[in-house]
Amino acid sequence: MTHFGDHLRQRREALRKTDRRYSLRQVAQRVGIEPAYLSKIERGDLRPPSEATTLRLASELGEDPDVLLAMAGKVSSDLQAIIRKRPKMFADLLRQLKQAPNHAILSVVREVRDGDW
Amino acid sequence: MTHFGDHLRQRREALRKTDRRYSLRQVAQRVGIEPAYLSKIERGDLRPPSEATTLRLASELGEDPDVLLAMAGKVSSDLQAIIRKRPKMFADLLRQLKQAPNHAILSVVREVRDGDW
DNA sequence: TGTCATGTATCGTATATACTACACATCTGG
DNA sequence: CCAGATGTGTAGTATATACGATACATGACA
Repeated sequence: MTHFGDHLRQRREALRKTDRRYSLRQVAQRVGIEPAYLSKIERGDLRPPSEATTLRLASELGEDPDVLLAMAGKVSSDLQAIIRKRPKMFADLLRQLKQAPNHAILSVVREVRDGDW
Repeated sequence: MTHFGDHLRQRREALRKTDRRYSLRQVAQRVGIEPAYLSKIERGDLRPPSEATTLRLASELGEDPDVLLAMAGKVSSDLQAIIRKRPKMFADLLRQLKQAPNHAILSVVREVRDGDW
């Protein structure tokens, strides 16, 4: 499992090969953090940043927000809000689905999307 | 919507009517926190405690852990871990189910429980 | 070859979280 | 009526979170 920082750096340097605007400094500036801070995060010297900053990084680097948040050890606060509104319901559901294979979950998602409840 | 602290106090005093062991001080002691701390929490003077302490409170007062955590503005860390392992999957699922009525979610839960994937 | 950009090292800070310790007034049961 | 239990006010602390500011060495490129 590649670390959050490693992942960021790999992604950034990949983008950089075709676009010089993806230097650490320039990315940091667009994201609104200090270059030194981003440097330490990419090298795993500091822990992943806050949810807000992680989301701006995801946007900047074209990554899926939920996936990058997961790599940062977090769960999006809007997902948490959904769970908190019906805790028993969603706690049961998630624990049921914990072991389920991806295709089973996907079929549930589709079923719900198309379902006429 | 009744506040976390109000809820705790109501629950504790309800139990107390039939069992003198549910004084604030004794509950605090069994839970492993200072009485003054529990007092301020029950009155909403301080924010809800940590996940660990909230879980001990739930156990002590016979409450559902996930529900009490939700009242404390939190989501159980084991649920978060489940989501973090397959972020896209579960993020999609939860956002799909956000608006779904309870009975629809319940049927999904049952379906998964009985399902032969 | 000098200048500008790059990544990084060092140091420091503001804010939030999650409590403890102690003292005190009130109340209650025997 | 009084000793012990009860709830609470005040003050303080330890730790984590989430960064900023500055300076510096290296490297590219014009």
